[in-house]
Order: sequence, then C-alpha cells, then structure tokens
Amino acid sequence: MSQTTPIIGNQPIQKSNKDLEIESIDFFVRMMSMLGMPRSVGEIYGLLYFSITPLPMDQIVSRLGISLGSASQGLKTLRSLKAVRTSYVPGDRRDHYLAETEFRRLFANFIKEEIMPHMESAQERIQRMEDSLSGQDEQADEFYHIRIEKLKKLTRAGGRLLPALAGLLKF
Amino acid sequence: MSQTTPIIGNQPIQKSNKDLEIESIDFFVRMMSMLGMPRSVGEIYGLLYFSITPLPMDQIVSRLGISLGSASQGLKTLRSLKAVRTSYVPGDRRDHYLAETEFRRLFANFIKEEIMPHMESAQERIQRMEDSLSGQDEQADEFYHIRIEKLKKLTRAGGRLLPALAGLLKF
DNA sequence: TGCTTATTTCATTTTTTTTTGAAAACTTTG
DNA sequence: CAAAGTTTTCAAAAAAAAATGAAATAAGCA
Repeated sequence: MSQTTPIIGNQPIQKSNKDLEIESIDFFVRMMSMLGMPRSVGEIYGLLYFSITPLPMDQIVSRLGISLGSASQGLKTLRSLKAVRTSYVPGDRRDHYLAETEFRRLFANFIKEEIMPHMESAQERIQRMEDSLSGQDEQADEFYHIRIEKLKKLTRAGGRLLPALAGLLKF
Repeated sequence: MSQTTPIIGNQPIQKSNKDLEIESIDFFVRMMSMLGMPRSVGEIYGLLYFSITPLPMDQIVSRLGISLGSASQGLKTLRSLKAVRTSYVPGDRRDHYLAETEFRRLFANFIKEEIMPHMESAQERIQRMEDSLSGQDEQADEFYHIRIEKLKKLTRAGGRLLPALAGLLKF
C-alpha cells in the first residue's frame, strides 16, 4: 500500500524533481513563445530538458496532460528544429525522446531554417519595389529610392549578421 | 467631371505609387509578424514608410481600410516602439504621423523594451531552479546542476549579446 | 502474414488574439 | 463655455492559432 517512490508506466523509478520540472517547463514555454512557438512545444522541451532518461511519447502525454495529437505535432516541430532526438531503448518499441542541449547549435539551426528563408523572400520583394518606381517624378523617386536603399541595407545586414550571431555565442 | 489625380479627403494630391505602397505594406506586415506584432501594426508602418508626407489617423484608416480602433491601437504600439512620431502640421488639429526609419535605433529600442525584460525574469526563474535542488541524490543533482549552468550561460550570453547587436548593425 | 502497439493526420472544438465600432473622454477654437 | 472635431477605450464580434481525439497509417513482432 505504501508507494514511496513514484513509478510511472512500466518505467524504472523516475527521479523527477517536480519543482525543477515545473520551473523548467515555465522557462521554456516563455522562451519558445518569444520565438513564436506554441505552448505545447515549450512544455515538451522543458520536460525533456531536465529529464535524466529519454521519454516515450505516451509519458510526455501523461506527465504534461496534453493530447496525443499535440505531443506528436510538438515533437515533430522539435525534431525539425533539431531540438530533440530519439534514442534507442532496448526491448521497447516506442521512440524515446531526448533534449538536445547545445543551444549554440539550436540557434544556428533556428536562424537557418526559420529566419533566413524570410530574408530571401524579403530581398525579392525589395527588388519588386525598385521595379515599380514610376520614373515620372524625379523628386518623389529620389525619396523612394533612399527608402528602398535603407531596406536593402537592413536585409543585407540581417543576412550577414544573423548567421554570424550563433558563432558569437561562446557558451 | 474628370478627376485625373486622386484627391483623398481634403488633402492635397497625394503622390502614391500604389504598387510600391502595396509591396511596402506586404514587406512590413511580414517583418512585424516575425517580431510578433499584429497585422495592423505592420500595415500602418508599411504605409507610413513610403509616405512622403506625414499622415493623420483618418487617412491611415481610409487608405488601409482598417477601423479607427485598430489604427489608434496600432499607432500607440508603434509610438511605444518609437517606430513612428507625430509631426506638427500648421492649421490642422489632427496629429500627423511619420515613420521613424533608422532601423538601428528601432532595433536597439525593441531589444531593450521587448526582449531584455524577459531575460531578467529568466534569471530569476533560473535562481529558483537552483534553490529547488533537493540535495538528496548526488548523481541526479550533478546532472541537474549541469543543465542549470547551461541555462545560466545562455541567458548571460543573451543579456550581453543582444544589446550589443544593435550596435553591430552598421547601416 | 496477421496481430498488436505506436504514431501521424486531420476535421472539429477550444482557446487566444486581433479587429471592430460605438461610447466616452479629450482638445481646440469660435 | 459650448460645439465640433479628434482620439482613446473597451465590450463584443471575427479571425487566427492551437489543442483534441478518433480514424488511418505505419511499424514491430509472433
């Protein structure tokens, strides 16, 4: 009757400092939401970040109290960001997930996958702006031209600086 | 009967390269939404960015086809980001708005106002994580400790790098 | 191959965010 | 100081984003 150590599923004893876990989830939910990621993605990463053992999806579901669909979708997102990876656990056919904790790499990847594509389409849009200058009013075109140049400099600077940024992160 | 040049409201002829304007609005709607700003904020800034003359709110409303409420709210946001400012127009009691186009300053401000506060509360949360270490299991605490250190390095790096970032933008 | 378990997909529901519009609150000026 | 014009606020509506859960699919095992 006395169950002093929590046993979840059929896993061995799961050492989980509950307070730490809650703080972690809170931390990453906020951080991820700054990056435009949904709550569930932050929750999952926050849980895995302080998990000593890799967790299968159904444990993520039951511990966080989210739906299977959310978990599957969230893990897919995290996989695509290379923020989690699966690890093989002998004798268990479920995938087990592990947080990738090298933030430098994570940021580099995030910038490459999520930001740079936007930069590229921004360049194209600026090009279209230039094409649309009427050439009928010199004064106005001068003004527009200066504004367009500013945008070019902005995107150029962004395109160079952002990829360099991850490298600067010495941690 | 023939009105060859568009007259909007009671303003003098408004030179507006429509295509340019549309591209601009498109551009800034996307850029702003990357930064988590609502559509209307991007629209307003995009309109003002290529406007030769400062625009009063009711023109912003009619040109963009958004509501007064949205415009007022959006301009408030842009003002707080220092992305627009008002300019005095003699003989007109409406406020006229002008886009602030020095992106370096805009980013510096954005980082200071929108990002840094999160960094600070992150530090506090990390402190709470340390406090919550049980001290009952050395092995586990060692693991947790390493993870916590990584978070500290992350927030420290962010706290230093982000403010420096705006300075790096040489444009 | 067939059975069982695990995972993904996706239409529907729920929640959150944004916009609207009309009333309230200011502000200028005649 | 009242009347007209301007801006803000905020409850309600609309739109967008995220979560759910059940059906479909896939994958491991006997």
